[in-house]
Formats: sequence, structure tokens, C-alpha cells
Amino acid sequence: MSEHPPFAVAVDLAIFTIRDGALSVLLVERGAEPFAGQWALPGGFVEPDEDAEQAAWRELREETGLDPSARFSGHLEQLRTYSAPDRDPRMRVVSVAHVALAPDLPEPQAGTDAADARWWVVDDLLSSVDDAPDLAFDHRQILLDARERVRAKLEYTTLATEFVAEPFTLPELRRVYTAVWGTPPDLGNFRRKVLGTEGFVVPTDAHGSPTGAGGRRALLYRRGSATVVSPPMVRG
Amino acid sequence: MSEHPPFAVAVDLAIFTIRDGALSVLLVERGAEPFAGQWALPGGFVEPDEDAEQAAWRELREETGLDPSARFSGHLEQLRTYSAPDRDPRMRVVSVAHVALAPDLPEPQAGTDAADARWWVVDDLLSSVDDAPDLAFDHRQILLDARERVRAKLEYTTLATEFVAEPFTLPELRRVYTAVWGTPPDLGNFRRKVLGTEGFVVPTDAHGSPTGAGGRRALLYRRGSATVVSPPMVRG
DNA sequence: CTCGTTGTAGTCAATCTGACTATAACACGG
DNA sequence: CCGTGTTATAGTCAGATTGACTACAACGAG
Repeated sequence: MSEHPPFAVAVDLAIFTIRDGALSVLLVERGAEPFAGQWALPGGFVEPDEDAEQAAWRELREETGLDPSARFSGHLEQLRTYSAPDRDPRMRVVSVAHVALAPDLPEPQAGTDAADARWWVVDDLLSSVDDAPDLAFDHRQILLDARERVRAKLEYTTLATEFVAEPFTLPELRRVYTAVWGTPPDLGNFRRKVLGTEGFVVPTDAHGSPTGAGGRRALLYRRGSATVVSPPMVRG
Repeated sequence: MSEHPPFAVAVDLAIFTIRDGALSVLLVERGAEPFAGQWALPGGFVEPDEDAEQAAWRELREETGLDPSARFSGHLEQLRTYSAPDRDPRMRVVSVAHVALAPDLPEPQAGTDAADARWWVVDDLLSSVDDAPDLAFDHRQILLDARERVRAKLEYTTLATEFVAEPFTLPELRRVYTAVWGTPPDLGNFRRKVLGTEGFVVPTDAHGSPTGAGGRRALLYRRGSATVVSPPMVRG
């Protein structure tokens, strides 16, 4: 067995939500070197007494400014670990990246080491349009992988319900798929699939509020206990 | 930003193959503390100038005794990272676990810090039958996750072909599914699915050798360029 | 009350699946 | 060299699922 050189271990988070019909991610503007002034995924170092998942939850609460005692409605899972030797110019840092999903959160608080924090439309960031910034470190790659994970998981799991606050309507849920996939699933077939998958959603007896543009008010649902959709829903 | 406490970063490998019709994994008997004398997944520390994937490839070559220059036919991918604070009694070690698949490899060489190394039938290890050993560290959990990853990936990818040496017959390929899933897919439907998925396998004009029990000789195939199977093949 | 908008329900051909049956090719033992 | 068991390959068929539609119901605004 050879020596074990010292590393720092960090977590980075791709926190997704749907804002104005677009898949959005939370970025922070770095206040300290390296990459000071650049935008990056929120994250931080793992403390001696916690594992990566606990660190990710802690960062999630810190960055979103959520009351630590409040029950977080959403989803957090490990994505993968990034460990290129030169990914951080200071020293050897490996990052355990996570993906989080949440229904629309409040406007974020700038963290202790972040100059600013705001939501960005993911497609703008990844297609590098106009005023979209370059991301610090290897965070562009992490964001690419995270988006692909979310896209794929919408196909074969009920994860989409984590993007909407309960109770929700089916059209709202469909807008999640539209935002994440970039193309809307067929209205009737989407409905048939969701309602036909036992435990995907459970109906309430209440109806939603007016849409603003008029039209019939949709029935409200809550999340069911099912977690997989089989056979999967396929992207157009 | 708080301090960044020092960690060691390791890789652990679940190296799978099919032996005698059973999904098998390579374990090493530890020669050094902690857990000396116990069986564990092969692994080692990440060196200063390599990333986790390179470290995994290096360990794979070392543990399997393969010629480093020989082209490895098989597959290696990151599984997930295990980071519980107490997973290693010596110090803080996070492990980036990987999954590797290969057609039957030669009997393994004991590595530098391993007293012994051999193949184990995965189901025996995980159902804790008779003389199956307890695994060191959190390697039982890693093995569980690794098996589930492989099972799932056989459903929607062409990964099964990484378990057989080229060229191979369809019955051989079916035995892979049988071993991994624990139950054989229907003969005719399996064949229809594999041949109907463009680029899953490409036929040669040669036929396999006698099976030993007589019977018609199957046509030989090679891996195709396809990587996904859609819609997926479902386990019995 | 009427019109545009949105949600809900149903139809139908094309496809895919799961469970079969039938046939072809081969090894081996008389 | 002829049967016979074994294994590979081909085909069938009812039922489920999908994709692309059309028809209808409920609501808000003017």
C-alpha cells in the first residue's frame, strides 16, 4: 500500500427548479479566489463529522436560505464525483456533485463566501447565449451531467412531482416535462400515462385556481407512493 | 469558507464476470490492518497525479494481473462515492466506487497488499450462505449497489455484450442475462429483441463450436455500435 | 350569452409484448 | 449411417401500449 496523499473533499450542488416554464439552476457569484467574480454551483467542503450527503443537505439549506427546521420538500441525490487533478488550482480537491430538485424556492440568499446568488435558465447557460457567464471550475460539465440525469429520470421515475408544490394540477405537471425536455408531451397521452400509472398521483376533490387566461379549472392532485414508471415515458 | 480537513481518497472496484453461469465478483483477502484476513473489494488510494478513473484502471490492471499494454476488453464506470465518517477506522477515507465488467478473466494474482484473491459468486456473498464471508468496510453495501446497477443497465443498454468474448452466440449472450437477473428471458422474445434492436449485435458468417451436449450450432455475432435498448428489456 | 381558452374523455390504426408452437440443424450412440 | 435427443431458429396470435387524433365539457371575459 502506498502513501495516501491528502485531499480536500467538497460537495457541489446543482439545485434545479422550474421558473416561468424554464428549467433553472441556482448559481452563486464567487467572492473569493480562485475564480473570484465568476459564477459557480453552490458548494463547500465536507466537515470531519459528516458524510457527503449531510454536507450537501447543509449547503442546500445555507444557500437557499431555508429554515433549517422547515421540512424541505424536494429531492436530493448524489450525481457523481469529479476528481481531475487540476480541477482546483489551489490544491487537490475532489468534488462529490449532487442534484437537488425543488418547487419554486424563494429568491436565494447570498452565502457567506458568495458575493451574490441568483437563478439562471439552464439552457441559456449551456448554449452560451449572449450574457450567459462561463462557469467556474468544471461546473459546466457538472451542470451538463446533472441536466442529463434529470432528463433521464423524468422518463422512468415519478421525480417530476418533486418540481411542483402540493397540491398540483396535471397541466402544471406537464409543464415540468415541457421545461425539462424542451418539448411538450402529447396532452392526452401524458394524462393517460400519469393516471394509468398506479400511485403516480392521487386525486383530491378540489380544483385549481383560474389560469389567468381563462379556461376550465383543472383537478388537483398529490404525489402518490409510486417511484418508477414502467414502461418509461419517452421524450418526443 | 471553513477549513478543509484532510481526507484520503480511494477507489474500490466491483469487478464482475460470468463464471459457470453465475455472476461473480473478484475479492481480495486483506493482508494488512484494518480488517486483515477479511475479504474486500480490490482498491487503493488515488495518486496525486491521477483522477479517480485512472486510479480505477490502474487497480483493475494490477488486481487482474493483466498486461498493462494489452487492450482490456470490458467496461469500467463510476458507481458512486461512499463517505461515511467512520467507514475506515484508521482515518477519514472517502471511496469512489467503480463497476467493471469483463468476459472471463484469468485467475487473479494476489496484489501487493493482498494475501489472496479469488472469484466469488455474488448471490452467495449477498445472501450470506454457508461459508460466504462478511466483507470488510462498507463493501457489502457497495456490492449491493453495484449489482443493482448492472442489473438495471442490462435492461436499457447493450452492456451485456461486455460480459462475453467476441465473437459470441446469442445463447451465450442470453446466459449473461440469466446469470445477472437470476431468471432466463424467454428464448424467442429475447432473440427478437436483440436482433430487432439495430446495432446491438452484428452477425458473422461463422458458427460456434459444439455445446458439449449436442445440438445445433449457433451463429456467431460481434458487438454492434448501439449502446441503448429502447424500449428496455424487462426482467421476468 | 357567446366566444376563446383550457381541461377531460374517447377513438383507432400501428406497434410491441408475452406466451406459445413448429421446424431446422447438429452430435452422438448404437 | 440412421434414429433420437438436444439446441438453435422461425413463426403465430391475442392482448397491451403507443402516437396521433377528434369530440366534448367547463370556465372567464367582454
